[in-house]
Amino acid sequence: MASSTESLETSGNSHQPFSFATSPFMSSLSSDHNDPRISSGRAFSDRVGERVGAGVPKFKSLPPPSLPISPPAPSPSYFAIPPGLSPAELLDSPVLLSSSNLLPSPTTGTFPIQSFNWKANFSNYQQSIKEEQKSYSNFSFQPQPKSIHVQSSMFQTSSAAPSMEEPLKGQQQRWNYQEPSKQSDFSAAKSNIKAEYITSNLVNSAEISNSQTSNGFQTDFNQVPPVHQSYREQRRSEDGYNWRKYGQKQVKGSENPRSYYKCTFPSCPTKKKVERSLDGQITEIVYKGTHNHPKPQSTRRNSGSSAQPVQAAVTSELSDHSAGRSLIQMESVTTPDNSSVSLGDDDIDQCSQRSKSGGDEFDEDEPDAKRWKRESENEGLSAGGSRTVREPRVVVQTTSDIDILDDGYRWRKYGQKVVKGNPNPRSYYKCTYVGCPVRKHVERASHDLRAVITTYEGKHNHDVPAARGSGSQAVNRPPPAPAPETTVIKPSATTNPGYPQRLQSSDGQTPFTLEMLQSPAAGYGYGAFSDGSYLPQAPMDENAFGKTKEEPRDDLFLEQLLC
DNA sequence: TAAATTTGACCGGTC
DNA sequence: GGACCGGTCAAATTT
Repeated sequence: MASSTESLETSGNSHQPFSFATSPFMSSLSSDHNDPRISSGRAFSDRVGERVGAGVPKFKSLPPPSLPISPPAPSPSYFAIPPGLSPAELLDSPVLLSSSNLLPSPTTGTFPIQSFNWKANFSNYQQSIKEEQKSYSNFSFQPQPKSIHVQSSMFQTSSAAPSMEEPLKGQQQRWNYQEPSKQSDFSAAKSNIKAEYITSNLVNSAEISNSQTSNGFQTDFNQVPPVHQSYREQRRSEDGYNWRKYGQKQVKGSENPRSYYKCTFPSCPTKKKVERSLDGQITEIVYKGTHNHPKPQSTRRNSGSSAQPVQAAVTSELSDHSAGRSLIQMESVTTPDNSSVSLGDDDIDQCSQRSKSGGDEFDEDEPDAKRWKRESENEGLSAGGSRTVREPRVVVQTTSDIDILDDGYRWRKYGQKVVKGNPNPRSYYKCTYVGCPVRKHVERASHDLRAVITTYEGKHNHDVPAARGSGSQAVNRPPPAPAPETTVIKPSATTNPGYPQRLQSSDGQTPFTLEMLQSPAAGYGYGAFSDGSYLPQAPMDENAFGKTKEEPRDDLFLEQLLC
């Protein structure tokens, strides 16, 4: 559900430690699948998949070559690049997956090109399997002599197989911030990736043991029973966390079923949805929310690999459609040994905003599939506790006669629905300005028909339209500003949704908020917001305060720190 | 028998 | 206003 009200319920997220330690190294690079700036539209994770595929047993190298992530995932994958490195440089870097830079597997010595010819190299494959098994069994081929300390997360493998996430994260950490010994670290990372990748592949292969029959290959592969067992265990927690499946659905436009998982850790809000192709391969993973706990210890991964960091990181770039810019939500969960770093969206945003000249245009026709990202953006904000809050604001305003559309902007109604818990219909409106992403829905409170609950989503990217009728309504409205996504409606229409002012209803009464309604003990805490609006997730959040009125300065502050 | 998974129903958002 | 869609719930089923 993308309703803003739901996003208000996510305040239970933990506040992860915040540090600027790594942020100066970050600039973001969106690799939306439509973004030509990223390797011609191919996700980094895909490229990793190809690269890593070098050491993967050939049985996994069934076409398409970009395994294990079958077709390019519709959802974007993201990563950030350190300053001083251009995307092009990164793409040519050893850690990326240019075929020209393919390295032999540390365990098999095979090159990825072989993976595209598994049939011809099947005997080699069998040999490789054995060696890979040996390597995996004790996890001893860790080239890096030093332990890995997590500094940050740098990219998301939204389309990557889960088992790739961890090693990839480790990898990205390294080439994120580390200085000199990049090359060796890359190699080390590659080894880790490989190990995990193999595991992943075997898991998938095991899972599809009955479905993959082409080329008579499956029969041979199934003759590796020890592998099956160990990987079946991994299946439970491919990314180190424990998940409970709570739903599965066939989504339109895809023949692949989508599974919905929740993190089983108590009160952890994290969810993920996984799409698998018919042959069992994961085609897409989308994470939502942030783990509020360390990654569970896993005995499986500990064997013979003390240096293996039990760390998980998910970086998801979230389209801040309202601002036409990208955000990066970062999550880093480590074992208690490691430092835990969580950077909020804005931490990156400030830099990424500049790095992305022109910014990403908001997709007006945001598919539902992206809603999770949008929602997780909101959740991430509150969870991090270290960033300004962008949640849509809900304002409950009491008035006897409010023209709910008269806020100076022009709206087109596109829907109406009676939602549960409120017999009054909820109107859905879009701003009619071309390209403007702002939406709002309005409903009257069930408890008091005079109370109008308006929820804005997005931020106007244009000035207030010329006044209608009397031509006086646009007067005194400031131009659009990089202000909160949501704002409030005033009867007097003097509030600019893009630049909230202190709200005052027509009768001079300061509007009350949901919180006020629901928790009188909370007091009229709207003082936290200069505009009197209600920011449900963190009503007293200092960042929220800054966002409403001091945002420009707040952003500047972050910008100075981060860039 | 408890835990995990499956699956149909329900709900909110959008067209 | 109704249909459609994706996400979630929760009872039933399986492990």
